[in-house]
Amino acid sequence: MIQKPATIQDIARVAGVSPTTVSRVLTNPALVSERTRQAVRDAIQSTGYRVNQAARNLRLQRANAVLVLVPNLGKPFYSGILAGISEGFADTDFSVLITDTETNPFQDSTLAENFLDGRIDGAVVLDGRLSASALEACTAAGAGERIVFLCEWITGQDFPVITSDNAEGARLAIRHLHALGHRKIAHVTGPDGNVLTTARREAMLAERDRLDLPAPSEWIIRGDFSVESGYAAAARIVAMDNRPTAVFCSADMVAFGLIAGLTERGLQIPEDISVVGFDDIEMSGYSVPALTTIRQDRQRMGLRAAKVLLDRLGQKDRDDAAETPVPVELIVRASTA
Amino acid sequence: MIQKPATIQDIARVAGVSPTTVSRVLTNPALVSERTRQAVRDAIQSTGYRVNQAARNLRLQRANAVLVLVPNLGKPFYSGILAGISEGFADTDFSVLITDTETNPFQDSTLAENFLDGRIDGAVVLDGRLSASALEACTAAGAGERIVFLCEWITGQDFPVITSDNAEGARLAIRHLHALGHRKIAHVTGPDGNVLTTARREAMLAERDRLDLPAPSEWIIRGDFSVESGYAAAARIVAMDNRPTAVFCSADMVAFGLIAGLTERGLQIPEDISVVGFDDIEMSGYSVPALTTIRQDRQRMGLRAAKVLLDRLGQKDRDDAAETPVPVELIVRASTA
DNA sequence: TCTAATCATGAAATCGATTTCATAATCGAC
DNA sequence: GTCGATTATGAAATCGATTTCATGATTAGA
Repeated sequence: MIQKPATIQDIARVAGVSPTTVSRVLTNPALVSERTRQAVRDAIQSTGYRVNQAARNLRLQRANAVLVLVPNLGKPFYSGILAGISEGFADTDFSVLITDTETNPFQDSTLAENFLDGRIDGAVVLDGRLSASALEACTAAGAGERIVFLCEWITGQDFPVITSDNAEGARLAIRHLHALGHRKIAHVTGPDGNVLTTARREAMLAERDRLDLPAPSEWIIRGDFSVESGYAAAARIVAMDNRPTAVFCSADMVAFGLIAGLTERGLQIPEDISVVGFDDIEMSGYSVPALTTIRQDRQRMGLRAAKVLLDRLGQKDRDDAAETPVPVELIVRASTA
Repeated sequence: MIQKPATIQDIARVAGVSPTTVSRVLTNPALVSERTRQAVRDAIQSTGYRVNQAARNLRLQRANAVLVLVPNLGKPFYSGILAGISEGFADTDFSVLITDTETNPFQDSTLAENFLDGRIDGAVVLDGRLSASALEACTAAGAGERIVFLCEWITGQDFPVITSDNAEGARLAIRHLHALGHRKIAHVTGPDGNVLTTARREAMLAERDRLDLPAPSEWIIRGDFSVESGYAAAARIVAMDNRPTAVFCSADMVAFGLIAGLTERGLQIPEDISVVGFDDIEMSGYSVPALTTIRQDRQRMGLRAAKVLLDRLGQKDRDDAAETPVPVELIVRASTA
């Protein structure tokens, strides 16, 4: 037989005090005398009492939950980030909700509605495609201060952003290839309009210029961070008259696709073409050949986003490091020579 | 200036009815006359009213949320599953919480506590390592009916389980290799004690026996579903006097590690050794060589788990297909010959 | 010893929805 | 035209916690 869980009134009765006092023991023990405090604690122990979150949340006018908006949960890139975010919220009593923004019923208004419904207190947004009006709706709902962006962001908005040093990553990649003797360097970009695409592409172009390297426009191949787009890029590259000797990819998945495509067409990596990725996902050390790439510390980024949001929610001390980009690192493996 | 969100009382006032009536329009419109219903709806429209979830949950004694317990969010294998689960809950008003069971503060008691705290109404468990006592605690909390297992399960417990046809997958792999002419087939297992490890290993052994193939014990190599364990297995295999000509891996990640290790040691895949994986994660079509593997329909499994749980939570009609294993499929690519 | 400040506690209001119970109005049947 | 059934609605209780305000008990200070 399942009995109803104990309430604060039950504890009060057992301990011989008022519900008020029990509540105080729970939230501000200093207000209660040593003796009663112990009596209440004993009662809680013996009944296995646990505070009802819905009741507390109603009274406190909060949700005790945060939402993470992920563009595509299916991408391995995000798993480390989610792990970091989870870790960041692990020792708070916040629940972490995760939603895929590509999933069918995700509307533009979903985020604001979650705030309005009192389902969430804050949000970590990993999707830079969120519309301005969706964000405005959040601000109107009084949630403007409780949103942080992670990885991607939206230009022109000043929400806190936790992101890697994308430009530096691109520069590291180009410099590495240059140091290996490469002069003909191509780039497979991310999707059009994406802020990461822009950051990486522009830094790559600037660095290539700085080194006085050739820059035919066909060497900038449009991709979309997917393995398929890398595979497609391989066909384009093989067909070029003036073929690059190295390719910097905007994501590891792109690099894998590219390598698969080039290999299928009889090219050797790195003998014929060197390939550099971006992200350093778990797989990258074990592809064939192992992938040279720019490591993003995804766990750390997730963790930091969590901290910044907690800070905004009034749970932590100000973390002023928020706006500094997270350093990236060049990982040299076998796909470049 | 941010104004307080409208409450049901506000709507009542605007529409000139009682809060009772407003509530009825929200939850059981048939009880209200056409005229008042419209008046209330207008009032809701004009104020932008949204029901406060905490209040509703408190009154209804539920949480409107489910928890997904993932062994390791960092593994790409899980992302498709999570996407499926999300999709399954997308058109309900349940929130989906996701927790990594490997994250530090995840205690054995966490699941039961979440039920007890009224944070969740149900759970999808992807981790077969959950202790019996943890599960007992859930049953004691009256939550026994609201837990479903996905992918992994716990032998001896009779919670609903959504899982692939692991045994069939193993048989398909062995038969495929046999049909290609292989007679010396090795296996890299999952972690000891894992139900999937057992299911796949036993079916593999049985099928190999059935085909009268040799079965030296060193051809069963202990792994743990990780890319590292596949890499380590490569060293063992290369060192064998009686080397197998084909390896069936318990997971794609293992296969990637194995291929990387074998390739590094100068072996050609599939010329020298054929490799079959298990899972068919996104990457598998684009590895070098592209991986022959057993596809698990991960999205579908997640979706089905969601449906079964919703059913148990009284939201859907009984889904009797629950207990049938989800079919698997052999995907032949370039890593076998 | 008396007053003022401090401490410990409880009664009752509150958060915002749902639901039970009661009542008034309308309908249908004979 | 009357009576029971049905329909439409509202007052008030309820879910379980927190908090304000008030009160009695101590303690400290003069």
